Amino acid sequence: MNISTKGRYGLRAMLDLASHYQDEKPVTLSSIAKRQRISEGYLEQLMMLLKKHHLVTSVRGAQGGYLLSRPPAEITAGDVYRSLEGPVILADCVVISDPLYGCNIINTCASRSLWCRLQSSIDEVLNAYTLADLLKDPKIDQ
Amino acid sequence: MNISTKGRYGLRAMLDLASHYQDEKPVTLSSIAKRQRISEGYLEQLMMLLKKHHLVTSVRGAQGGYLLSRPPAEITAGDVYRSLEGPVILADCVVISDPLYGCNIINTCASRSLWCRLQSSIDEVLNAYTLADLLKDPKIDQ
DNA sequence: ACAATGCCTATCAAATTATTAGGGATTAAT
DNA sequence: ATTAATCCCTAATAATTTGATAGGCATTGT
Repeated sequence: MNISTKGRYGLRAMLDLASHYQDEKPVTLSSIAKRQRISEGYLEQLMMLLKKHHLVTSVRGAQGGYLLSRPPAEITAGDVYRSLEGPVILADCVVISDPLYGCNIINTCASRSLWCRLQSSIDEVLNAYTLADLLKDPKIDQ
Repeated sequence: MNISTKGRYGLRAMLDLASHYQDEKPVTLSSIAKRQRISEGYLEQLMMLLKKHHLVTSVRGAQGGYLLSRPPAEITAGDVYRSLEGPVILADCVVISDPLYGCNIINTCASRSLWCRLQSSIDEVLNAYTLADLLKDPKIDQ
């Protein structure tokens, strides 16, 4: 279980945008990529996803770039995560309601209940923090 | 973020063993694989890992098989998970204490604090449930 | 006009995950 | 003692996912 670079890079990019939010000027892909040390081409694909999910807007042409589509306090880590990595699904059986799948296997339901609880807990944390929260959070060690 | 088959199959196998715990007879790999519909060869590798981490013991030779090494109430989902998938590490920067890594990148610390919190929350849930808990848990829908 | 930008798709490379294969070693039952 | 059932171990391979690169198009401020 780990967060792939999509989610990690994406959150960093969004925090970068959030930290420029008061400028009200578009931030270029290349400047984000440079600051965050992320491959520009790859980041571009992530930005497209974020745009598709209406978390950022873009301005084309010279002097263009990206902007958060809402204030940092109105975008949660969960919004970002799910835009890039899709919904948190720890095991297929959690979302497939057909009881013939999984639950007819002895004991599978017992594991399923764990994955369900874990999934809820993860969603709770992801939804609890906004970009604004994270930027002003006291940094924590370890 | 998803649980790979190692963790999922492994937990099922452990719950299978837990449900035979009172028999006090070794349970064969092939019977677990059959009940849980898991490739026998693959499950074997998982059992080796579980054994290495002292969650199961094995009896070789005919009539042999596997047994939980402790009562189901003394083995947590986290024990099983970590034996198979290693520690939960959502992002390298969470465990690398060198502040030159990651935190010198603007905003990275802000994301790090999220991954830290999320990781703690996951560990808490995984450590909160024992095999016995899961077996007697009321099944939950969706 | 042109340079700076975002938009989009396809492809490739690398890493990880899942599976299969095959030969050993041990032991209960006969 | 032989045999069948079982765990032990390693290597090889297949499949999938992830990360990155490439290249051309569209838009727009200067």
